[in-house]
Amino acid sequence: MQEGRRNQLIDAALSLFAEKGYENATIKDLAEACGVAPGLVYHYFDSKEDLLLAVFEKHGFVAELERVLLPSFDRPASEVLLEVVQGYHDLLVERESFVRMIVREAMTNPELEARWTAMCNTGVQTLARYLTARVAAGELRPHDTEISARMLTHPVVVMRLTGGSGQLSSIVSCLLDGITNRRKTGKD
Amino acid sequence: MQEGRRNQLIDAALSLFAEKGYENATIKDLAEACGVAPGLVYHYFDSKEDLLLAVFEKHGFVAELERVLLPSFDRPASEVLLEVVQGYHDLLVERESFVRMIVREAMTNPELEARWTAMCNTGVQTLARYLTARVAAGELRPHDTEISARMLTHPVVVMRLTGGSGQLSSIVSCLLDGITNRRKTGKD
Amino acid sequence: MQEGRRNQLIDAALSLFAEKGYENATIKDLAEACGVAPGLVYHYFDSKEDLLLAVFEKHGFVAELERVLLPSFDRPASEVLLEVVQGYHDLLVERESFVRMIVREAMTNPELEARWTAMCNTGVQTLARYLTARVAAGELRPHDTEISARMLTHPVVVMRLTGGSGQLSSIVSCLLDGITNRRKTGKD
Amino acid sequence: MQEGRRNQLIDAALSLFAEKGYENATIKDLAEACGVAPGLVYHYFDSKEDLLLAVFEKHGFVAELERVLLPSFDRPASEVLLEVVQGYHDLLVERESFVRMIVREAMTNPELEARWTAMCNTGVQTLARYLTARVAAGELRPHDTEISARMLTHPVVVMRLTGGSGQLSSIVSCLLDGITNRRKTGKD
DNA sequence: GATGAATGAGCCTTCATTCAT
DNA sequence: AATGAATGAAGGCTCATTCAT
Repeated sequence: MQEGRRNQLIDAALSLFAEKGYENATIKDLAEACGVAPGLVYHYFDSKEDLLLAVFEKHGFVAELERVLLPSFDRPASEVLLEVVQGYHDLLVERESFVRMIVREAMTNPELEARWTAMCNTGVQTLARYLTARVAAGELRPHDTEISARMLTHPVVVMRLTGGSGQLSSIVSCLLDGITNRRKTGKD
Repeated sequence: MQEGRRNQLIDAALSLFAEKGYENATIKDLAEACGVAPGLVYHYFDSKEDLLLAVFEKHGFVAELERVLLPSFDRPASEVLLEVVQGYHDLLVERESFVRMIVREAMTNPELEARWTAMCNTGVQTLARYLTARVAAGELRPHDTEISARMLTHPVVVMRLTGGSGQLSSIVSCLLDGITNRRKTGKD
Repeated sequence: MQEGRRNQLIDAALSLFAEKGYENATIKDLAEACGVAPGLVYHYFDSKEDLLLAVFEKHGFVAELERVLLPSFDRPASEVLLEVVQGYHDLLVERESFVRMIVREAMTNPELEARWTAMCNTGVQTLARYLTARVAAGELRPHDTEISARMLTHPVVVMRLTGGSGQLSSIVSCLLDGITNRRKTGKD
Repeated sequence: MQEGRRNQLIDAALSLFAEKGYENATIKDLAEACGVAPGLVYHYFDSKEDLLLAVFEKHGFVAELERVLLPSFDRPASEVLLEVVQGYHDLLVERESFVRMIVREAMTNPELEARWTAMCNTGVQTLARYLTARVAAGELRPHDTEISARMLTHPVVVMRLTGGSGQLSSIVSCLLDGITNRRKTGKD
């Protein structure tokens, strides 16, 4: 089994699946993209579905996600959160094909739905753990840290997926400081 | 043209598309679900793609979205935001099939991607307009209101789509008050 | 469901399967033989295997076999056996395609093997029952009637299948009278 | 050219062909069964069909058949026929795989049909020659000896192939003595 | 001798779509 | 409006075969 060829097929498959969707991408497409005969694909994978799973094996990034979302507990949120959100954002950009693919296929493929759900929740809980540590440290007030983790990360994904734009630093400052006006004004 | 039959087909199509995905749902599936012959579908729609568009025509909910996300400008955010988030959440629940379908198909169908992007951004901007009004009213501090609108809405969608759970009220309170601890503690 | 078209497909399938063997006969072959598009076959049958079963449903001939092999018990074997063997022979000729097909496929398809085994044994036992009656009637001597039934029928099948030739009447007379020389000769 | 490897391939091919049928057995199956790479098969055989022929070359048993079916002319049939039938039966049991394979493939492969026809007829004629000798010797009455040869052998094959059972000795006694009742009874 | 990656034709099957009734 | 037989273009997959190593 030549790993090189196998990897080439997996990577090309990811591109195709992300671009056209799993069922619209044909084995022939894939073969052409790799400059090989269609039959060869079945030398490396049992089936198209098996290939899809192989794509996940190779391009899944739960580990990276956890690394990015888990700063050391003793660094202050005010300093670290922007790094985290930025890192999360960069990871999504780097893995955009994969993300678009999994978001799509998870909607109808139960196995993939489970994976993508797990990935999302793992990310949230990892970050929440850090935030909880900062609550304990007295930097942050006691609150639902899973929710604040979601408020930091979910807007980033949706923005990537819908072409929306916004400053990541604003996310952090809104969350840290809130949006309520605490200064006295003449109006109210 | 029997409107009833047409509507029946569209609704059944939505269910099917949401459950199995557009490509995996067949015209025969649809016909069976409606108890009619496959050929009949083509009396009401030019093609399968045309049917997909008809589903959007009937089940798109930009209007509802705007209604839910636009409270009257003179009501305070502290009072209104939970209603808004809850209303948004309920709308997503009610339209879950549609949402799952569009999220999926938008990943690969440019026309649908445009619609879903527009829908998301419309929602965000609608809510942002209200928030901006509250900044002007002095209730909220000056900030990037589009971002805060995203922080209110995006976590809700992602939670629905990934089976995550969390209190909606926590979203509102985190955003309004921030998560920074402002009380003096022994530690800091 | 147009029975006519269905029957046409089944009959053509029988010819093809008998001539080329089940796996060498293609759906395209079949469609061409019937002057229709390949896809149409699947309007009438779930799969190629389903079609094979339908061929059995329509062309199996256990009933005819039993009719041919069961004369009335009171007619003497000396009179009736030639009719039986001839009738059996004629039935095989008439159903040659089916027989060749089942003989072939039974070798590897367990379900078909069961059917063909049952068919063969049913035939043997039916004829044996008649012979037993003739033993009881005193016309035939007590003996293993299942074996004599086999000696009457099996040579006929094998001859058909291997292009061998021989007088059917000889089979009957050999069996009835034996081949031992009972006259005195000078030699022995 | 390693004869050992070649023989191993042929024997494994016979098993596979008998079990699954020629078309359903793949070269890969064969290679796996022998623990070698698929390509190696083509060092020993030009093609799959060539391999099939090689199986015949090695496993055909016309010689054995003739040996079994040709007793010395001066031994009496009454003594020898049971040996012959039993020997024929044992040969079929020993070569069951081959028999099942050839029966199957002969139905559709003209070349194999010729071989199997020839084999059957050779057997019949060999035995018939002996029987004719016994007629000349006065032990047996003049009759169609080819038919009696068939009546001795064909039931045995069919029984093997259809899971039927019966005493071989009954075959011999039915044929030698006939089944007609020659004793006086009250009835007749 | 031996490997196994690579080929490519062809198979079964699916499915959007058409159309005569 | 409604049917469902019929089409035909792919699509996933298999497999005998080749060939560079």
